Amino acid sequence: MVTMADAQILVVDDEPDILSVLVYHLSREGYRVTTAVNGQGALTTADAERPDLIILDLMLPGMDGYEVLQRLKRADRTNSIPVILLTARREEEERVKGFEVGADDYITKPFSARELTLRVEALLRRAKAEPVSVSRRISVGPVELDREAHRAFSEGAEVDLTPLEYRLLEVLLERRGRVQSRRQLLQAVWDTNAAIETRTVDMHVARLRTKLGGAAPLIETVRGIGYRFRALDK
Amino acid sequence: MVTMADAQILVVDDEPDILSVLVYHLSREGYRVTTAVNGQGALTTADAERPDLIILDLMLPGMDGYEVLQRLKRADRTNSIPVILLTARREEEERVKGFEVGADDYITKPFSARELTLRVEALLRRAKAEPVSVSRRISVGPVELDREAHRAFSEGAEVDLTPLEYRLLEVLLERRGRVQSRRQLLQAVWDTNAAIETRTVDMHVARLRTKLGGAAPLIETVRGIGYRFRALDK
DNA sequence: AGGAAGCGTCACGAGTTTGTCACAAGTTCC
DNA sequence: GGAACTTGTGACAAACTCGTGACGCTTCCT
Repeated sequence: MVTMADAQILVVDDEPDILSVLVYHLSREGYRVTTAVNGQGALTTADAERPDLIILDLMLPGMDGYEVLQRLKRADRTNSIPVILLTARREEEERVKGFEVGADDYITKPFSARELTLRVEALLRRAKAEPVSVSRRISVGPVELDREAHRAFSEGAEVDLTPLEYRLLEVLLERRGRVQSRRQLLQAVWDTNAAIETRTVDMHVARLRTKLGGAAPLIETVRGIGYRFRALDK
Repeated sequence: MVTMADAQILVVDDEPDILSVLVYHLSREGYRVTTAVNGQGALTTADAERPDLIILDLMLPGMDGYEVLQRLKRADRTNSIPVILLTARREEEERVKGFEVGADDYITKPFSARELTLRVEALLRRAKAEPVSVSRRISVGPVELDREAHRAFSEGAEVDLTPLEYRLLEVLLERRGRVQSRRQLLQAVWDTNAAIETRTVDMHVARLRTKLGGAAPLIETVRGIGYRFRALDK
């Protein structure tokens, strides 16, 4: 079993038993492990230590897991730290909610050591494979973004975008190929948990589509879920 | 005969004779065996010890086998612990009811030691082969699911699925090789215990079949029980 | 063989989701 | 202060989804 060299993992759980089991297994696999027993501590530690991965129990005293997750994702716009949710039961609703808020994976208690390490590795591997590219330019298919100049191009020609449209496009490009729920987009584009109708996202997607033009629909609708930028890479 | 290393099995039966026969055979095969003589004990032990497999007699004093099974499956939504039912006669009705509630296999008394160990091994092998994974991609035979992109493929070509069809396929793939009763599918796909005719499941299975195409029937009908995705693995 | 039950498929209508328009409120810039 | 622009929302039509009844075929049982 290959361990990602030297990765640091933050484990957040208020139950000592579970916490120690997690720490034990992860340490044995060679990871550096930090712990937190509540939401506040989790946020502080995440901020201070920049771990490579966070394992987060949904049931926490005080600030609950979802809120921690939301704040994490908000404070860390690049989405660079993957989060695995830990939950008591596989409630479909919880799973959906978790992914909506930006979880990367999901483990149901009780879990086996094998299951745990498999997922941890999978996420670390993926994170490594996609270094958070804050590159100057993003280009996907006919669309191009120059972040330094803050300009967008479609088929070579410059497209005049409003600030909001620009950010929406940026987010979609960064996560190209992956469905983004309306809620996810709202969170990523409209900083705060703005009290905004999810339908508004549709409006802006529509505007973006028109401005980007092109025959093929670059921004695809995934009915019942959200939107996805076509992943015709470079 | 290869034994799954170190697996733990919980045997639930109130008849001392049968219990000891079971314990004897299983121990001889190298399994760790725990026992319970009634429903309440079974649930407690299952919860505390997390066995890898449960062998459950249907005839129990007090809480009967079905109820134990139901509670087990309810407490453990991942379906991670396989259950073999033990019953006196091969009543068709019992068999159906057992599968409906989520049993994974079925042994009729009297049984041979060989039959017992064969089934135990089969189930343990399968459980090991499918760590309950929320992996990014599932691929079974010609069918593939990309959960991040929320796309489905059959023989390489993308298949356009409705949200419901997608979830149905997802569930069938996750539990590939295992029969799923209509009721189980309803519960897994239609979040709530929606008041929906079980026949409706047939309709959607039919639609899925058409969309997935292919010569071989990927989704098999198990008459009187439900459906099963063929387990032609990787 | 005959009947019953299970299953596959068709067609249709109610309900939901999405694209688009129009417009008002807010902002920016001169 | 006013014009141009941005952005959120309600409204509505079009597209799509999905549950159900109906009907005929197959399978099973006696």
